Amino acid sequence: MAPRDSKKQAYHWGEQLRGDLVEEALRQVEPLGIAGLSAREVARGVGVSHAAPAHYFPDRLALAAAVAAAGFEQMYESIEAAVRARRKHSEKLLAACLAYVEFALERRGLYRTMYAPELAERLNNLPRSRKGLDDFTNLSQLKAKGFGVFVDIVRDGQAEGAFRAGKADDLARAATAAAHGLARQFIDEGLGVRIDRMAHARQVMEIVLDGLEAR
Amino acid sequence: MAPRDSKKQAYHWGEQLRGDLVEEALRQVEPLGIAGLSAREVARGVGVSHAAPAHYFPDRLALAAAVAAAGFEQMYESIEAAVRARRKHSEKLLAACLAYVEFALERRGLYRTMYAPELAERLNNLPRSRKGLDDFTNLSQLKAKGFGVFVDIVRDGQAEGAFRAGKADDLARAATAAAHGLARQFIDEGLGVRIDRMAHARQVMEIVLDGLEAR
DNA sequence: CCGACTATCTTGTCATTGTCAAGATGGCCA
DNA sequence: TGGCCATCTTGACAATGACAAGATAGTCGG
Repeated sequence: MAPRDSKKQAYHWGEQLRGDLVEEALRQVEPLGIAGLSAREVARGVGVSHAAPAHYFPDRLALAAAVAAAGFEQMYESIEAAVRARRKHSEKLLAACLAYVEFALERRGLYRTMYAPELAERLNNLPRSRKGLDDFTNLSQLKAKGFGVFVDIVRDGQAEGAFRAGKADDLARAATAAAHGLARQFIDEGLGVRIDRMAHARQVMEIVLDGLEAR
Repeated sequence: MAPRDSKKQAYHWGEQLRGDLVEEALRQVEPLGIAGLSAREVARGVGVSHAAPAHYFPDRLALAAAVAAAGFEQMYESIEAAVRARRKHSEKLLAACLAYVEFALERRGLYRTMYAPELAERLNNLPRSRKGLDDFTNLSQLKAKGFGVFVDIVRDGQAEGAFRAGKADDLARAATAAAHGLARQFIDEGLGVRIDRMAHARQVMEIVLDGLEAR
């Protein structure tokens, strides 16, 4: 890859290296996800020594967590943008779900990293106050924030009678579960390589969201 | 682990080793999935040399594929049993989805292996007629067979007016996508570690399946 | 009954990786 | 000016997947 800077200053770039590492890692997770991520390879891509990443990420998993966090932010923005473009509540919800699926399709490696089992298992079993823990807690917050978008749409819609009664969390969960499952079936099973996947996603999501409508 | 046999015969067990390797691998994939699977460790667990698995599985991925296939068979049987225990079509579908989720919760490592990105990527890019390819084609068939259960329920239900009109594939896809997504949210995000997850799953799935009912 | 063949498993090796420990470098502050 | 320290490098180690070559035992043809 391109050397880090034309001036070839070897080190002492400060915190910028951290960002560069994440940026390079964002490339390497495509398409396989965390399994395709090698700390050494990332270092090589950025042009630093193999142990340089250790200063910012105690673990390979910590680097993956930072990548995942960046992914959640990007996905969040995509969804937010899609939602803002609609007026009716049901359309907002559908748009959010489809944006979710579309993101997964376009960046399946990143998407896989965001939901990597390794990260989940570590989150369940966090070492107390180990350095670099921020990346993981950050991750949890971003996930919650993302789900919050769906809950808000549902709550607003319920207030105006657009959606059926019931705990907003459950309705939102139904929507995100379907979107998540659909996305994963697309990318983790060969589902629909031939057909237009987004069209298929729309049909299926409409069926699911039908169950959320008021009647 | 327990030595392979009390007689300690070192090798020449024939095809039985293959089964033993898969059996041992089924243990090792818990809880992490394919990432926790080491061919060498499996060989060690069975009591053979580190290169012995190579005779049955050209790849580490081929071993994982065999594990995944075994997983799909187990899950298929769980679902089938749950479906047989119900009479109404809508109850059959709900039971199938819940059995799906429950399987994922109880064997999350195996479940993760079944849908591992590495397997998906290889399936998309199969080397032509390489030895050990059977494990992968087998996998595809098992997946299709599993989805077929859902499609059949939907089709039968539609025939008797229990479900709404529409392509049976799409309705079944909506159900499985929700179940799949719910399962993954449970195991890949800390979702619901405290609450009773199966109860939550039932509530959410009822919302989704409501959208499939005839009205 | 003997010798060769073959499937089956073993031993040895190599490149790669994650992680740790120790050393070098250059800016910053007393 | 001189020392301190964050930052990066070099070096090392164990583990892994993959490959090559060798050993072992059952079998089969003569």
